[in-house]
Amino acid sequence: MNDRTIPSPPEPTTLVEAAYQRLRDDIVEGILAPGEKLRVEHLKDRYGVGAGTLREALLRLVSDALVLVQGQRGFRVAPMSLTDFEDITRTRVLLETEALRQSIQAGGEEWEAKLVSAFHLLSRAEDRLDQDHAVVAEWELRNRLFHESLIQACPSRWLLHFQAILYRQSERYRRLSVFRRPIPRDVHAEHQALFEAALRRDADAAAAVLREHILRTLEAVRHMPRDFFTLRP
Amino acid sequence: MNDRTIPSPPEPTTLVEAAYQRLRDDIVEGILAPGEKLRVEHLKDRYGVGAGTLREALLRLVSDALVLVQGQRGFRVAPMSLTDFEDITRTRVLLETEALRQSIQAGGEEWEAKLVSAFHLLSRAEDRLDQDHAVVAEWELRNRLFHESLIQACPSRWLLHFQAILYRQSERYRRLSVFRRPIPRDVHAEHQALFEAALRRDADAAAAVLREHILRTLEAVRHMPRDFFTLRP
DNA sequence: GCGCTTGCAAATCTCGAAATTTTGTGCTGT
DNA sequence: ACAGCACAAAATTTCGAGATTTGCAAGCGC
Repeated sequence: MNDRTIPSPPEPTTLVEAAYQRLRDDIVEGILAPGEKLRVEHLKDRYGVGAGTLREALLRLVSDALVLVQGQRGFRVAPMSLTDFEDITRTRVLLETEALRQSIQAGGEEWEAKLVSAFHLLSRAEDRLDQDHAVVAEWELRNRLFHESLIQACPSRWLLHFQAILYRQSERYRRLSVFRRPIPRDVHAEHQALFEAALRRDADAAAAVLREHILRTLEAVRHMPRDFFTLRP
Repeated sequence: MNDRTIPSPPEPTTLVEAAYQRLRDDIVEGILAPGEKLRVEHLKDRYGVGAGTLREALLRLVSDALVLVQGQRGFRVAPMSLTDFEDITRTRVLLETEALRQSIQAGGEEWEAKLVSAFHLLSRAEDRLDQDHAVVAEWELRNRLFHESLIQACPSRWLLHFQAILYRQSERYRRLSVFRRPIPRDVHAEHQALFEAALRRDADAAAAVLREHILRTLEAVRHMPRDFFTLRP
């Protein structure tokens, strides 16, 4: 949990941390499928660590609610469902609009500068989205950094902590919907409206745009087929 | 993380779970002081488990934000401060009033019955608070169950999950202020007003009472001496 | 006196063996 | 066909030894 800074992805100092990061990516990307049993005895070879080390990495993923643990029955990838995504989305709206309001209120020129920069990088990645599907990871990273920079100046570490958890949760759903375009959507225009409202310090407008933006992803996911959440990518 | 049910404290099925519960209690009660280094090599004897098992228990406490972990430097009890308690409180107000609104909207007669029961038990414990300081643990448990029953029917598992984390966090502060009475306060009357507003399904009133109730604890803690957060009980 | 280096004790991290629990399969009885 | 039981295989949990890292004190040089 960060104090008030945006985490650059730190180089892992321990094998646990390295395995944790790899596991997290594999879960978010769906390589480890929702609901899948995580057999320590098998996975330790895949991630190149001992059983105890892998257990520790999995326990750290429990913090992120990406993994469920049950005594004597081991670990399992947290399931995905439309119902859960609705909950994630609504809770995220509640938290993130509040964090955004606080950030707009507290943020100075340094916050603006980082926001401008993050928006610029995101725009560049969005230019490329139509041309090359291989850049989804880059877009996702810049999308995250953009949203993080919006709320970066929020003084509440708890809001930021919970938002980060929910953001990661929603990433699993977003990764699977961003290309399929189930509903007409100009994601870039949404980001731009959000950016401009924030930059002109209009907290009400920014919160409203953010709310619509987040809900629109929910709407997109609602149009995905029912087995969407259980298939591997 | 619970799905939608209130956890009865489950009997531990593993040594990790047992150590986790004991460690959590010791942290919340201040026996393990805020900021204190948690030396695995020492504590494993105290809790009667091996080093690896204790590490796992500590990692589970990281989920609760009661313990901080840093690679190669081990574990530390999360610090307490007035600033953090303010953040906890404000975030809790945001989340818990929303959870209460949803609970009031969704709750049926079963929810009412449990609420009535929880309020009754809490009232009994509050009768005893003036007579016997040894019952703070009982009061704290019933206080928690009362607050949990208020929001029990909220359909959002994420709101409930985050509220539970924040509730546990605030317990550390509340345990240290409930007897000292730094400000005049009738806690029982506050609980009663909350109970009655909820029971008559007045979501706006209930949310307002809850907000004031939570903020009043913050006000109490504000009046504690500055070294309040670092001394053992 | 201060900063840097070195060495050692203490602590942390990791691994894999052993103990324990769960799961799956086959057999028997109703 | 279904339920219960026994047993073996698979998986989980735990422990402690060994490898690695960190923290601290002492010594040295400026």
